[in-house]
Parts: sequence; structure tokens; C-alpha cells
Amino acid sequence: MISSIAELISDRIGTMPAGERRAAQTLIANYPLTGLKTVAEFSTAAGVSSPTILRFVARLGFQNYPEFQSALQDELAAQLQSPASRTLNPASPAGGGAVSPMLEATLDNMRETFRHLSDKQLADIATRLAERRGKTFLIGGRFTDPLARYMAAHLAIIQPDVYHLAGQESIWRDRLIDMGKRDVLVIFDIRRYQESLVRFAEKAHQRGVQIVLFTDQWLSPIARFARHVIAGRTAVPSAWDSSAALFVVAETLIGAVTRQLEAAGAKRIRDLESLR
Amino acid sequence: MISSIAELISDRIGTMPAGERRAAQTLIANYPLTGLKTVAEFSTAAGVSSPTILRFVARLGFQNYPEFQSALQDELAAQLQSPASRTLNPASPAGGGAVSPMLEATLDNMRETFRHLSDKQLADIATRLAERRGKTFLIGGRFTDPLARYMAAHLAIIQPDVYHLAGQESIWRDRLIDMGKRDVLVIFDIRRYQESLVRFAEKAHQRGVQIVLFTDQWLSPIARFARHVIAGRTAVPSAWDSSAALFVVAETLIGAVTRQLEAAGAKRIRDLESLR
DNA sequence: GGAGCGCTGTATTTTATGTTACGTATTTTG
DNA sequence: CAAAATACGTAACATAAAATACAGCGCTCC
Repeated sequence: MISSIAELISDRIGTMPAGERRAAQTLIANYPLTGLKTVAEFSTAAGVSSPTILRFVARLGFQNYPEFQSALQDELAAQLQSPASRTLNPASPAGGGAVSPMLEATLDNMRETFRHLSDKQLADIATRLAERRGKTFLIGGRFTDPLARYMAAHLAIIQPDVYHLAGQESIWRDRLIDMGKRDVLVIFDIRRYQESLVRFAEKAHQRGVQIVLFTDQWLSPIARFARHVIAGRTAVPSAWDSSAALFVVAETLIGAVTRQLEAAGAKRIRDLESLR
Repeated sequence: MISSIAELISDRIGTMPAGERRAAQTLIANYPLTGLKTVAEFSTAAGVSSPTILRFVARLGFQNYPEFQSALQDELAAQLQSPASRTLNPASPAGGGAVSPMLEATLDNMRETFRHLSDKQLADIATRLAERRGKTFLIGGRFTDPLARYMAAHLAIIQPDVYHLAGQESIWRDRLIDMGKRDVLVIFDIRRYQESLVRFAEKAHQRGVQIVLFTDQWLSPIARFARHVIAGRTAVPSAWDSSAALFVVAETLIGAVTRQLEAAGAKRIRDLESLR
């Protein structure tokens, strides 16, 4: 069975004429980058003419060059999403049970999630949450609402006016009245994205509320309205998606907000410490 | 110093207008693939128009779109050639901001937690939860109750008689009447351990309820009454303890229970799948 | 509440990319 | 050794993509 284009090529490279073989070798040499460039660039890199490149991809079974490129991109996407550590990390020892694959995937997800997340971005969001110009609302979807609760439970201690929106849709929809452009709304939404949340986000956005969105890598439609978007990896070998990466981001953010408030010498924090 | 385009983006994302920010977020969400596609594809993915994409790349300092794509390709080429660099976030090398110590500590916590947790132990707990002799109750403390909710939300789908105990102490204390030796009580309790939870656990234990305890490495006093104890690492460089390791164990357990029920060919699972 | 500025999308133009047709070179076979 | 078939490149063509011009809208700041 042939699963990658590289395999396909090495499978057929024997039956190719000289020019196309040079194309194949050039592509394999630094795969798959050459294939993502234009036909002209590919051809000069291989030292052949453009039609030869086209005949080459035709021989591989593709209808046209763009189709070939799409296939390469899809392959690359799959590769980038499940990074190297799974294959080269010998961290999964004897065990082999059902645990380690799950753990490994989760660890990968976290590394990948943070790789796409800069310190500055997190600091910006933390600042927004810490500056306390208005109120902070948190809400989540069916499975992610606990994350909203978790974050709310912490934030509510270190600052006032933090509200978790719970219960039925009609209840939190009415809270829109309290929201304005000085307020922040933190939404957790991973697929399948919930219609009710999208509607709610849209209305809040219209009222000028700043939205911070926690979502998965495919981005909830709410991203359209969000001021800040955090995209976490969710894929694990399970029937369910994993929210663990988002959970860790949430904890990191909680820590960052706390630190900022401490640095600002917020009275509330001092009061709090004296209480402990 | 800015070495990657992703950094460049997160550096300037704050100063961008809404549309371009959406473009930036879309690109970061699955970097760098979206940037390798055509302007039209990029624009629809981000939900903006093509000129906005072009203005976006112009703002990043590129003369035109192809130049931007070449830069992305070069970056990708460098990454693919030295796979080691891919696992680490180049944005936060040594020292850096507050992100990576937090992440590193969290990852360590998870590895440590699972190191002290055998496959068999997890499988036993999963079996206990899956065998469905009685009811399943879940409850947590001040900060960990969201974890109980998260687990309950999943378990309640794949099996009946799953209850999350919420609200005031008096409410769930009364639920003790419903509990017997065929039932399972899942408790999340990390320090500072809550008196009310300990009392509740003791009473449940006296009634013969099987207790599964999620706690920290110093073990809640509830461990005395528990049939199964999961001790997660919680130490992170933050003012707060981290529940992330326990969260991942919970997810692992949810996955294991689901798998067992699938393997047992539970009718409910089949019904569920037909609903999807 | 009004004027000015800036951002965004639609429509059009321009550029360059992929594709095809055809003639020449090269290799293979009888 | 000759003839045929196959492979390859040059050059013209068509198509799709990027770039630009312009108008409408929303926003901010007086």
C-alpha cells in the first residue's frame, strides 16, 4: 500500500525516462519543498524543461499541477500536526498499553499548541484581563464549560467582577445587557461548534465586547468576532477530543494575570495574602 | 530579535486592524500551511477579502505575495532539515518569558504522574466505572470541581446513572441516601483539602461506596477511605497549583471507559453512533 | 452630534503561471 | 546501419492568480 507521494515516486522511478527521473530525484532530495514551488522553479532546479515536470506529475496520476501541489500540502499538514516526537521519541517504553499513546499525543498537543503561541500574545491577553477596565465574563460549550468554570474560579479570587455564565441559553443571553466595550468575554468553543455560542458571541461583539476565544486548530466561527484567538490541538487516540492543551493555556493565563496584578501591587492581592 | 515569520506576526498582531488580525490568527492557527496556498484560499479561510490578505503581508514587510510565500518556504525548509528544532518553541528559548517554564513544569508533572501510574491501575478503575453495577457520582473541591464536571459530561453520554454533585454542601449531602455499595464516587480534592469533602467521603465510605480519588502528591485525607487513589503532580512556577496532570488522567480514563464499553458492545454505544 | 480618517470589500486590470502544440534530437529495434 | 518510436525542449496560448483603483462604511475624535 502506498500512503505518501514520496513512496509513490520511489515506486515508479524505475520506469521513468531520464528527464522525469531527474525531476523525481530533485523532488526527493528536498522533499516536499521543491514540489510546492512553481513549475518553472521546479524545472530549473531539476535542470529540465517545464513540460517535463508536467509529464512527471501526470505520470504519478495527477490531473494537473495544482492537484499535485494540493496533495503535497495535505501530506505536509498531516505531518506537521503529529510532530516528530511520536516517531523518534523512545519515551514509550515497555508499557505499550493504552496509556502511553494517549499521554504522548497529549504532550505533543501541548508542545504544538504553545509553539503557535507567543509569549507576547499571552501577555497581551493577560494584560487585557488584568487591567480591569470592565467586567470579565466566561462561558464554554458542552464539554468546555468546565474550563470556563475553572478559569472563572481562579480569576474571581484575584479580581472583582468576574462572572461565569452558566445554565440555559436564555439566562446568559439576558446578561448581554450588562456587557459593553470595556468588558471582556472569554469563550471556550471546540467542534462541533455550538450555534448558540456563535450567536451569543456575535451579539456580544456587536455591543463592543472584547472576545478572547479558546478553540481548536480548525477555529470556531467565533474567531471572526474575537480580539484574541487561542488555537489548541485536540487530536488524541480516543473517541473524544482532548481539551488538555487548552486547559494548560488557561492555567498559564491565570498565572500570568496573577503575576501582573501582583506586580501592579493591587490592593486586593495584598489583602488576599494577609488572609492566608 | 525576530527570526521567524510567526514571531513577526505575533509581534505586530496587536497593531493590526480587525480584518488583518483575522488573517494573522488564521495563519498562526495552522502555520505555515495557509500561507502556502493562494491568496483566494487564504482569504476564504480567514473570512476576509483578498486585498486584506495582501495588505496583511505588506504590513509584515513583504513586497508582494510570492515573496512572502518564499520566506515561508525557506523557513519550512530549515525546519524540515533539522527536526530537533521543531519540538522546541524557538520563540521562547532560554529564560525568555514566563510561558516556557510553566509549560515545561506542566509536561514534567504529567510524565511524573504517569510514571507512578500503571496501566493496570487505570484499567482497573476504568473497568470499575464501565461495569455498571450501580450509579456513578462525581464531585470536586473549589478548584477541581470543573474537572468533575468535565468527566461527568463525558461519562453521562456513554452510560446512564452518572451524576455530578453540584451546589451547596447540604444538597449533595442528602444524595448520600441514594448511594450504596454498588456505586462509585469519584472525588477530586487537592490542597488545601476541603473539610466538607472529607466528611462527605467518610460518610459515603461508611455506606460502602467505592471511592476513586484524584488528589495531589501529598494525598488528601480522603485517601484513607478510597479504593483507588490517583496522585497527580501539581507544582508549577505560579501562585496556583496546577490541575493539568489530573485533567489528563481524567481524559485518559474517559477514553479507557469508552473503549471498554465499545469492546463490550454496549447497546448504548451503538445507539449513540447511529445518532451521530 | 458632525466631520474626517482609516479600514474593508467589489470590480477591474495586469501579471505570471500552467498548459498545449509542434519540431528536433536521441535512443531503440529490426 | 536505417527507420521508427519515444522523449525532450521551444514557443505560443489560455487561464488563473495577484495587484490596483475606487467606493462605501464604520469608527474615532472634536
